[in-house]
Amino acid sequence: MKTRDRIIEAAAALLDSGGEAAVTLRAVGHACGISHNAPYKHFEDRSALLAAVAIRDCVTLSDSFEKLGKERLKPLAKLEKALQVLSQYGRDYPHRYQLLFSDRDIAMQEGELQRAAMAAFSALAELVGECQAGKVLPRVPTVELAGLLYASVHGLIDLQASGRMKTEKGFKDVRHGITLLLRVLSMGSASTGAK
Amino acid sequence: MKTRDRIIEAAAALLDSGGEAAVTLRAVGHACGISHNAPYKHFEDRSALLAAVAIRDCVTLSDSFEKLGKERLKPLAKLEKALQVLSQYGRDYPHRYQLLFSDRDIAMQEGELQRAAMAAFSALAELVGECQAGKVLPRVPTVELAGLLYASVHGLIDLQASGRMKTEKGFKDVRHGITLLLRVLSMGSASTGAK
DNA sequence: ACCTGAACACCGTTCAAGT
DNA sequence: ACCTGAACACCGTTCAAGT
Repeated sequence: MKTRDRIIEAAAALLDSGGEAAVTLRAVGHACGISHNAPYKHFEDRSALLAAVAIRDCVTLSDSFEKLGKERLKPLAKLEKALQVLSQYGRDYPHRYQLLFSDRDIAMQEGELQRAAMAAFSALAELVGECQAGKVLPRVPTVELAGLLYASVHGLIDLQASGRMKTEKGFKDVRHGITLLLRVLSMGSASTGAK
Repeated sequence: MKTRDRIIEAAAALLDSGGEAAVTLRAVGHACGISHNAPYKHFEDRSALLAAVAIRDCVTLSDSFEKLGKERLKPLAKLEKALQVLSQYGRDYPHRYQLLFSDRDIAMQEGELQRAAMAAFSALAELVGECQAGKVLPRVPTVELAGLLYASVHGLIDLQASGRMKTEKGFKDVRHGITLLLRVLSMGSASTGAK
C-alpha cells in the first residue's frame, strides 16, 4: 500500500477514535512509522489531509447510491435504503460524518470533493424522481424535494452524531425518524399512505 | 459589567469573526485587558467558556420561543415564525449556531445547558401541538412530529451554516426550505394544503 | 477573591540537509 | 522523489507569587 494511502487511513482511524483534535500530524506520522513532517510531502497541510479523508468517504457513499439505483426494487424502497446507508455511516463514524457533512473548512474545498458531493446528491435526486413518477411522493419540483429530504435526513443524522438525539425530544433513532419522515411526506401525494 | 460577562462576550465575538479556532484564551484575555490565564478564575477551562457562550444563546432563543407562544396569531404562523427566528440566528451567527447545535463536546455538558435546550424544545413542541389541534399538521404523536420538524429545520440551517447550501442541490435559502417543509407536511393533514 | 509571569508539554509549519 | 531533525511561533494549562 502506498504511503499516501496509509497516511489517509491512519488519519481516519485517529479521527474515529478521538475526534478531529486527535488527528495530529505527529500521531499520524507515528502510526505510519514516519516522521511527523513526512506527510507534508503528500499533502499541502493538515487541512488537505482531512479533506482527503472526506473525499475518500464521499466517493464510497456516491458509489453505493449509484449501485442502489440499479437494483430491482420499488422506488420508495430504493430511496429508503439509500437513506439508511447514509444514516448507518453516520452511526458508525460520527466524526467522519461531521467532517464530511458539517465541517465549514471542508466545504470550502474546491474540485474533487465538490464533484464527489454533487455526484452523490444527483444519485439521490434520481431516486426521488422515480418516487414522484410512481406517485409515492408529492409533485413538487424534484431537486427542491430532494434537497429538502436530504436536509431533513442530514438533520437527523447530525443530531445523533453530535450526541443530541434524546428520547425526551421525540427521537428513538435515525431509522425511525426517516421512516416517519417518508410516511408523513407520502401522505401528501396519493392514497399510498396510512399506518 | 462583570469580568465574567466581558469574557463571554469577547469569546462570542472571536467565535463570530474567526471560528472556534480563533477563540484562544490569549486572544480573549487580550480583548478584555487581562492576562491570558485570568479566565481560569471564572471558568474551569476553555471548553467551559465555550459552553457558557452556548448557554447564553440557548437561553435567549428559549425566551424568544416562549414569548412567541403568547402572541395572538394562527398556530401555523406562530410555528413558522419560531422556526424563522432559529434560522435567522443560524444565518447571523453560523459559528455560534454550530457550537450550540452541532458540537459534540458541548452536547456532553450536563446541567444548565441541558435544561435550557429542553426548555427551548418544549416551547417548540407546544406550538406543534397547537397546529395539530387546528388540523394543519398531521395527527402523529406530537413529540415525534416536533422532533422530526426540529431535525429537518436543523438540517437546513446546518447545511447553510456549514457552507453547503448550493442552488444545484435544490436550495434557495433556509426560509424557502422551511416554507416548503411546512407545506408538504400540511398536505398530509387536511384540506388546508394546495399551492 | 482576583490577577500576573514564568514555565511545561504539545501543536502546525518551515527549512536545511540527507538518501 | 521521499524522508529526517532541529527550530519557530503558537497553544492550553499549571503554579507560585502578588494585591
